[in-house]
Amino acid sequence: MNDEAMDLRARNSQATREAIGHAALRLAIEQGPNGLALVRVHDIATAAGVSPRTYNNYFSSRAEAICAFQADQSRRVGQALRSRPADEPLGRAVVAAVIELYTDPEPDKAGLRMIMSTPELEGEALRAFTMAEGPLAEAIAARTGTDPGRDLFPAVTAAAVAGAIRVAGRHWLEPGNTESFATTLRRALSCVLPVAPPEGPLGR
Amino acid sequence: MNDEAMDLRARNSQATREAIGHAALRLAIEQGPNGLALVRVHDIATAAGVSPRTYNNYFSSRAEAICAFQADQSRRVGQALRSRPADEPLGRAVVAAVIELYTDPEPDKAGLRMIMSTPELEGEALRAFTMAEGPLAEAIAARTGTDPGRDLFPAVTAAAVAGAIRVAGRHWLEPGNTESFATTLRRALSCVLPVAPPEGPLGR
DNA sequence: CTCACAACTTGCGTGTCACGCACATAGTGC
DNA sequence: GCACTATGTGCGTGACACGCAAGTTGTGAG
Repeated sequence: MNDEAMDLRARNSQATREAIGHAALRLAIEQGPNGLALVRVHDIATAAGVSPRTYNNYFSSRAEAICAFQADQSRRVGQALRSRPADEPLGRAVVAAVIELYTDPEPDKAGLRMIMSTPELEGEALRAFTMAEGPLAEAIAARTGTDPGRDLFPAVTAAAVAGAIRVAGRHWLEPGNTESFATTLRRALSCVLPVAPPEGPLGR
Repeated sequence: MNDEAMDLRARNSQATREAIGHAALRLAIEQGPNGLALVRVHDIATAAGVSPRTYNNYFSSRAEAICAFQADQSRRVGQALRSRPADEPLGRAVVAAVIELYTDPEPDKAGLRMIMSTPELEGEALRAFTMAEGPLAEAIAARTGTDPGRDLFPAVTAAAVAGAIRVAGRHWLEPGNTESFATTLRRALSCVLPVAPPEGPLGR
């Protein structure tokens, strides 16, 4: 998982992937939600220091490149939950994992706003957030000892959590909102998780 | 809302829109999830009896056309909830509304499978399901008397419900599953809603 | 009933894009 | 050091989204 754990090839791949994604997002932000069509593939590739053809080896659409950071973030959610102590109640563990993952650095507001308020990016942004569901569901199933093939609880809960994160992001971006993202996230998650306030051993 | 309530123009528009969407979905199903690239715009337009340029006036991508039926379905969810008796508890009302809307005719398995198991359609399919959230959130807010601007509950619950519907669909499509969609839906929704079982005034 | 206006459809032209293919280059393991 | 494989790149090919400017059809006022 660490950069050190991969060979040179993998690290180079990862680096160019991130370079392209970063360049794509930066250019998109520069043009704003309405000028997305002006962000040409050629520009992204040039800004990332690769050929347009190479850009296309990593991403098959601009939207995918621009939303790559969010997708990567989502992929880490399962891992974050697994790293919580096993005796922690599910609700508490999920909240803690999500908060930690999504507020380690406070998210980049411009980037989030870009991918969440640009119609042409909506589908890809949803994909990015939804990528959290699979790993999350597995982690929840592992923690609760349920069979994901029969019981819908893990998958539904994962979807609900992903949805809550999304709603929290949207709300946090609204103008005139001064809350920290952590607070918004907590409020949103408390709507779908049987989580007790700080005190109380409420399992499930 | 009824066909009769619109003038000729609107009804023609609606008709061609549905014709294009229907043709797109049908052709996509014929080619299967792996042959989506073989479904050309020209074919869709021809099958729907319009020019390729007209197809493009209604939809700006094949994915959008193929998923149109699901998007239309999602737009009705808010209305379905509003038509439930006002004294019904929220959970019961949502479940009843969703069940009624999504099982009036049992959904077309081939269509659902197409849009839910084709990677290139994933983003658009998510968009289609997510379209339920806005109206649903408003209807929930109206029913619970909460202010959607401050309270996250309506939006989060709407997202959770939409997610549950999606998960239910995925599970229902799994091979070897003989459950009715209504049953699967009920099971999924019960994971995110404080709803009593179908029979008996049994709390939780 | 007629006529002017608005909405819709259509053909054409343009710029962009995704991707297959073939070749050059760099990393890897024996 | 040497094959071998993965990756970067240039080029060519279809396909597509969309602007524009007719042509066509529905709508409402006089």
